[in-house]
Amino acid sequence: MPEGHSIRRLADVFVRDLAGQELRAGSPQGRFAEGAALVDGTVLRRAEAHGKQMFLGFAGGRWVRVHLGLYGKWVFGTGEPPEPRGAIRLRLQGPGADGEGVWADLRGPTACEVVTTAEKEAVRARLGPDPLRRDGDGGVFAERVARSRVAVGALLMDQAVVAGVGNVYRAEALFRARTDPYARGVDVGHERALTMWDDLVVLLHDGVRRGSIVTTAPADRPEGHRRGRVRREDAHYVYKRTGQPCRWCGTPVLTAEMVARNLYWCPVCQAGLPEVGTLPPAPPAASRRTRTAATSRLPLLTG
DNA sequence: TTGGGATGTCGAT
DNA sequence: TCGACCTCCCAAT
Repeated sequence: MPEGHSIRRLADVFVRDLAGQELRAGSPQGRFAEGAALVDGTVLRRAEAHGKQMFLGFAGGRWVRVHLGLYGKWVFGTGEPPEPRGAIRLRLQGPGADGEGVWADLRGPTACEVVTTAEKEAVRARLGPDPLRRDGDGGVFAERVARSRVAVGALLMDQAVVAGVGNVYRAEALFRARTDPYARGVDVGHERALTMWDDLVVLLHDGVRRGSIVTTAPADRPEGHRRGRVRREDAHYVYKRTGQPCRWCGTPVLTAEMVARNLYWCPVCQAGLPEVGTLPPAPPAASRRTRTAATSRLPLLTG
């Protein structure tokens, strides 16, 4: 799932397996032939992720900017790369750490282009803070939310407000914050937004670690499935759970379109805004039906 | 086996 | 506002 956590993992793979090597670059499909020629034969210096954008930094000051979009994909391998099958926009090949060869194939991206450092920074300047980056500033996020009359469910999808959040994290972060997706940013306010940011930092880092999005606390998963691998059907509170009972209150989960994407939420648990000050970014880990909002706490994502 | 939807932009109209 | 991207997964047949 290419939300921010996936892109960070991909950048990490490039750093680990291809950085420091002189790479061959080509476009078997042909659509990126000119761009590939610009970096062909140069050393990959770094790989950087900001939100859903990835930048591969080559010697000579050139960057390859890649945005996977909905179904773009990188495939990695060692040894000789296979005969190109289908549309491979970009193929990178290097000697690999042991000289056996390492390769990376890019398919179906929304964006793939060679840019200068200045152009790369211009792209980054248009993005909001990234909860996965050390330079990600939750204050900037909170400021942008608190100044806006747009619905918070739309703001979370706006990459100029927060970079790296997609449709899954949007739905799940709103649920964990017990926040009505239709509440205006100005009504959510700075303090609640900061708490939501802190939860996004936790969720996205957990996503990087796992390689998938899991937002439920173990106590909110069915008995017998609270330890070990998290099943797909237990991973989320509301995302793609239309009509199924809310894990807290049993009310059927609703869906509606917001910013041209399907939004999922519990109309009872997310009926308004949580009290400021007592706000946990998350549901109680257990016995929620007998607890009040003020005594709930951050769910642990382990297990 | 077929078909529709999706984790997301991006550019043309 | 709509199609492109042209992949993957799952449900329906």
